[in-house]
Amino acid sequence: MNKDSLIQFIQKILPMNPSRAAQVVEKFKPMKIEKNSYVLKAGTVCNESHFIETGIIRSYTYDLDGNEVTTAFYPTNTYSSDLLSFFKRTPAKEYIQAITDCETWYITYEDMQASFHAIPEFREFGRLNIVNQYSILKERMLSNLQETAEKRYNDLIHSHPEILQQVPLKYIASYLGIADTSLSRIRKETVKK
Amino acid sequence: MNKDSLIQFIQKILPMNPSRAAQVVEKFKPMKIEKNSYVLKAGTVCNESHFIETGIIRSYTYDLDGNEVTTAFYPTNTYSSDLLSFFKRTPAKEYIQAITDCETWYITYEDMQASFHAIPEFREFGRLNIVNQYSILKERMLSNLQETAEKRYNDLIHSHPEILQQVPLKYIASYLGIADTSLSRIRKETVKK
DNA sequence: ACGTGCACTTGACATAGGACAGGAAATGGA
DNA sequence: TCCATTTCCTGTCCTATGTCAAGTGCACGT
Repeated sequence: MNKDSLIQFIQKILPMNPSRAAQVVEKFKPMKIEKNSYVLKAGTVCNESHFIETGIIRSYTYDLDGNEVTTAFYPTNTYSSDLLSFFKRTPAKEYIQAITDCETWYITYEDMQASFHAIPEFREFGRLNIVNQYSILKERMLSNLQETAEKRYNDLIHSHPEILQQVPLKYIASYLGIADTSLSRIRKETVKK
Repeated sequence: MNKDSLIQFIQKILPMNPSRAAQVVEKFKPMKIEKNSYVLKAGTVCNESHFIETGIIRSYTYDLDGNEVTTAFYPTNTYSSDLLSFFKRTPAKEYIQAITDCETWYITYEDMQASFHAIPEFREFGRLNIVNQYSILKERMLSNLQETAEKRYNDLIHSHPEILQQVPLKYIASYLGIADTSLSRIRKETVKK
């Protein structure tokens, strides 16, 4: 396991010369995470930020009635952490859990701050990365308003077919904001068409 | 009208020495915005980022059924723009509209990029500002899941009483994700208590 | 290969919340 | 000042979704 895909991910967000990139990824360390185990638990402060080399991770929390609600999926080659808790140093309100066995590259808050300080390119990467995360969140908020659950389901499995393969439908349903029975009915309708 | 409150806002997010702060705010220009007029219309690219000196601004879009949905309120002393459109240079999906007469300090995308390049402190301010915006969005998403409309209504008017004074209830209702008739019923219940 | 437990589907039923419409009160323009 | 418009409240009705429960099929461990 080497850092190539992490370097590619960073280069895609902010192109830089290879030696700089090597410097940026220097503090990232490998981690193996077993299926169903936790990267972060609600109530604790998120202290690591993970780039997912293989596997799928999700974050979830509980709604008013105590139902589990999946707030995000993090497939392979994405960046996963509770940014709110990580940067604000406040207790997380979400759980982050591996859906499959995962391998990640992670960096601690302290190392990230040090690297922010030492490497201007890392700072700029950090800024662009947050803009991206903000965009994803905002797009999701808007699509929740502006698209039907059916369209959002189709968009999701189109853009990330691996999620459909590896994630229980109940997680997908709660991510879409509907009951698993409703998703079941949507799938039934979709097959008809 | 001087830039004191803008400088205070910036100093609060990232303290810096006064001459630096002066440099940071240099490119901000004043604008007066009439009640009900638009700062940004959906379909166009957001090219200005506003700090609100006086007045209240809101952003809104339309849901599936064509209903107006208020996506955010920007009271006095906050920072308002469609960050998604502004940074990604994509057409906005939202309208940004003055609820009252407003005075703002704004900076264009080009000037901001130039200042990002020239002033390291501005870059860092930009990064912290996005973290804040991300946090606000995420907190809002979570409170939509985890709190009743009644609690969210009370939280809103507690933290920003001026909104209740100056904003039509129907905007507040759509911001809370409920019909204006439902908000009316909530208010009725609240009075009883 | 047997049993236990998930994952998923489906039907019957209940209900929270929205749509709609009517009316009172407040606001604003001429 | 008066009329038009908008805001807000409230009653009735209705429907989209969720809840619950039952049943099938599959995967996994022993």
